Amino acid sequence: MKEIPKAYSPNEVEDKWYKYWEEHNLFSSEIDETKEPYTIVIPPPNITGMLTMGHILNNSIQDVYIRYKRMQGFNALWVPGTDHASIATETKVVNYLKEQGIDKEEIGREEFLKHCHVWKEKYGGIITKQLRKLGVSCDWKRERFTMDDEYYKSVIHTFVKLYKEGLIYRGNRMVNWCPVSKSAISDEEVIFKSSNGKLWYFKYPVKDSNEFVIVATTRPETMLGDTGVAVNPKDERFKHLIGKKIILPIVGREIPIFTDDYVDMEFGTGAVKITPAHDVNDYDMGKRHSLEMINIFKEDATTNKNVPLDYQSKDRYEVRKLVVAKLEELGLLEKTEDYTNNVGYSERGGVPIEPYLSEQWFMKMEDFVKPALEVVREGKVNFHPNHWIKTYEHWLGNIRDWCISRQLWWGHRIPVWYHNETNEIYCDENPPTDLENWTQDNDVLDTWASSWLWAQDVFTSEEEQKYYYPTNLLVTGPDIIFFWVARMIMAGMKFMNDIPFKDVYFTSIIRDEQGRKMSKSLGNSPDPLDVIDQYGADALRFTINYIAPLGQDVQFSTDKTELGRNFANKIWNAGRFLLMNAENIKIDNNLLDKHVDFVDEWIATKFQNAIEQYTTSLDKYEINGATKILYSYVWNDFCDWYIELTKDRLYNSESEEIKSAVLTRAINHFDNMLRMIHPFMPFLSEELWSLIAERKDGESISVAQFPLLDKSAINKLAESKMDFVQSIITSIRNIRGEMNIPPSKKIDVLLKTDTLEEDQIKYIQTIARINKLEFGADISKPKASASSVIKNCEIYIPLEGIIDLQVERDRLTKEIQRLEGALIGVNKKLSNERFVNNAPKEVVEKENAKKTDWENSLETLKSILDDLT
RNA sequence: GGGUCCUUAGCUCAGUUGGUUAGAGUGUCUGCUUGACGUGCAGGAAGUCAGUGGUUCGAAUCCACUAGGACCCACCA
Repeated sequence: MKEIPKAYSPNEVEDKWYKYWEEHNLFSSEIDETKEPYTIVIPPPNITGMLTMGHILNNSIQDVYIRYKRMQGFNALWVPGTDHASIATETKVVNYLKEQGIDKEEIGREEFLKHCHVWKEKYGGIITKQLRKLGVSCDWKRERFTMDDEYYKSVIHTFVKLYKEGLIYRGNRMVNWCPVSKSAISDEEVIFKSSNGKLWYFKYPVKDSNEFVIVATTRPETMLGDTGVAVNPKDERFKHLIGKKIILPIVGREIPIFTDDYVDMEFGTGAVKITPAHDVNDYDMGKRHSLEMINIFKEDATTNKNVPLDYQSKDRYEVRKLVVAKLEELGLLEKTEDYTNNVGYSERGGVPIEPYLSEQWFMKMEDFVKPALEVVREGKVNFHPNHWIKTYEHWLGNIRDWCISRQLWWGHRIPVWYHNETNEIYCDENPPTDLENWTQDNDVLDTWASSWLWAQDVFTSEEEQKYYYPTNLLVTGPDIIFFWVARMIMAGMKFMNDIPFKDVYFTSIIRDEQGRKMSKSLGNSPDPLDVIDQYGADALRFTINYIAPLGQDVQFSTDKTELGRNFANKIWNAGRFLLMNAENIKIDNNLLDKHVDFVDEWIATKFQNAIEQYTTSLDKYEINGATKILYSYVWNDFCDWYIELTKDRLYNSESEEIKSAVLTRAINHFDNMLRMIHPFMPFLSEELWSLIAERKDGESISVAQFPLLDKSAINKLAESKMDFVQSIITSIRNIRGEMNIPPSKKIDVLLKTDTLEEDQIKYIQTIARINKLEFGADISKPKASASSVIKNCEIYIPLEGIIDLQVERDRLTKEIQRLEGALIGVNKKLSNERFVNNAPKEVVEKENAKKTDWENSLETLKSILDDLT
């Protein structure tokens, strides 16, 4: 047999097994009516994307579930794919071309799209390749892209259907305009940032009067588009001016002074300049009062011909300076104040958005709201953690129509044609037959108006949709709850008449050690591939799940991965121990239930408990609970105790058959443990599983049966026998530690107890490294000894000549004090009549039992201490 | 302005229907070449469960308020 290295080295193991899994199609799924499907669709990453720590968390969670369910016998399917990410990709491609001196407008739509497709070919696969490194068990044969032919058709089909139902309409409305992308964006794509700006006070001259009306503004440049000044109808200060006109400075336009309830008398001067074409609230007021709407900007937010010549074709911030300077020159700048307000930025463009009046396509949201709310309220779709329901409800309750058109080229082009002469609108999946007389709408759809169909449209046939839909689990960050989660539910209810998924798991946000969000600009995000390279994919998967509780942000730093690395190494070495023994001891499955003792029964019991808790945790989406159960079973129960305790029988048994039985059983336990480990640590578990037995080609732990709960394996008696052994050993170790007796030195021990049996003694003797062990109810305390008292047992270690009496006295005193402190609490409770009368009987009994135990121990300890003094 | 979440050992966090002497990892201290593992083993020290008040026989856990922190929504020029 080949040499097994002392340390687990993940790198070659990972590559080997991922290849193996793919070659044997272990993750592919087809319709199989005899099996229940378990389906996850990947939240499609951008084709501009690189793997982030967020992806690691997100995808390892999904992989845990898909592997877990696959092993449980479900027909598990995880569909991977990517999103064309219209605006994000187009921005990148435009920039890339700009670097080469190519202008998007110059080369034209068709040529530009060619570049986009080249980009997609080049970068589209990067992230999915990186995901493989993490070990994700996706069915790669089903990989989808939101602009695949079939998907494209489906998106267009949906548009046409909704248009024909009257749910999609076109309108000239105020939208959030991104001057960088030169496109409208949705409300969700606007990020508000607090910014330190100024509040300028302008004096607007009243016509035919010497008076001025002072208005305050944060955006002086928009005054060039002012078409009114509004005051509150109750405001006495302005009563005499209502109905009069203002001569707008610089421009010279006459604009009315009018009243509107919207105006807050307390704020600023109580008079508001109104720019209906460049502010949402002004727009509403403009409509109410039939004000002129003067658009002063071009689509890149430079000024157009509607402003005086000197101010034309200039950037909005340049115009701001000019306007302020000019008004100051005219003596119309009253004052300037510092002012902090929130400015909406374009998520992709990174610049302040411009409220902009333009012709756009909208989707009516009203009809979508009710079913989407119902399924979540009724628990058909479950959110984890469920407090996100409130956020979801709030958004749905205040939803506005969705602007779905984008003035971009990369995306699903709106299937609408306008007649060149009559301007008639034609909307259909197929272009009009007399195409030469028509012109197609230039806009494409918002990315989310395609990805909201993801859960249904990744399945290309009706049979598949019928079988796999609805999917089971969606794992995603709460940041896209509106963009994607809510809209997928809407789409599901509308087009499939069913929910898109049953459970939604909202992941934590990964932060750095200082609690800051990980971001490219801060440079505080480690490259997950480096972490995988350094520690292994399993280590990273385990660690991130171990430290990421449901619904809480998590602070990550690379060195935390040592936790998972050490854990992987521990498992590796447990396997190594068994394999080394298997070189000398025969494995014989016929002996699986021969020569069983209480330790075997105990570990079987512990395993059942672990499996039960692990399963319950995963079923409740308490993933980090599952990792903790796994960790403590593997490390504390299996390695620290079980393996240690098998050594005696493995090395010292009188017959080879006993050795074989013990080792065979140990390997069997290990096999089961590996299955429990596998969803979290697929590579390591596969490697060890392949080593502990002969495996046929194509066999894999990833499709092996997940351990079933077997309550008959639970043995309470064995558990309590083991408990007793453990507490005696721990006590002896404790004494050794505090008395500084090195482990190499064997000691004599006396145990005063009447509940020990021969099979327990054997283990205590070897594990505690005991030379001579005496036990029984009639043991009497030796003269000079270190002592300890536990429930039903007094422990004496004779240390004549060696013992430091003062150390021993301190030890005993400390223990006595601890017990006395604990007893105070119990006595207080038990002497309280109301406790005895009101608390449940079991609780009172438990307290009584504690009291008796502690009092007995205390009494013994005190007499031992007295002997010493 | 409206809402959600958090505050437990030096650090990172468990503690899920109120009943343990409040746990783990890490760090720290002590000892250890124990026939898998020093990426390890054994042991020790370390906590006014943010504060105040309330409900209760009993509160880290439930309620109210206060303080500090994170986030979401809205957006008054």
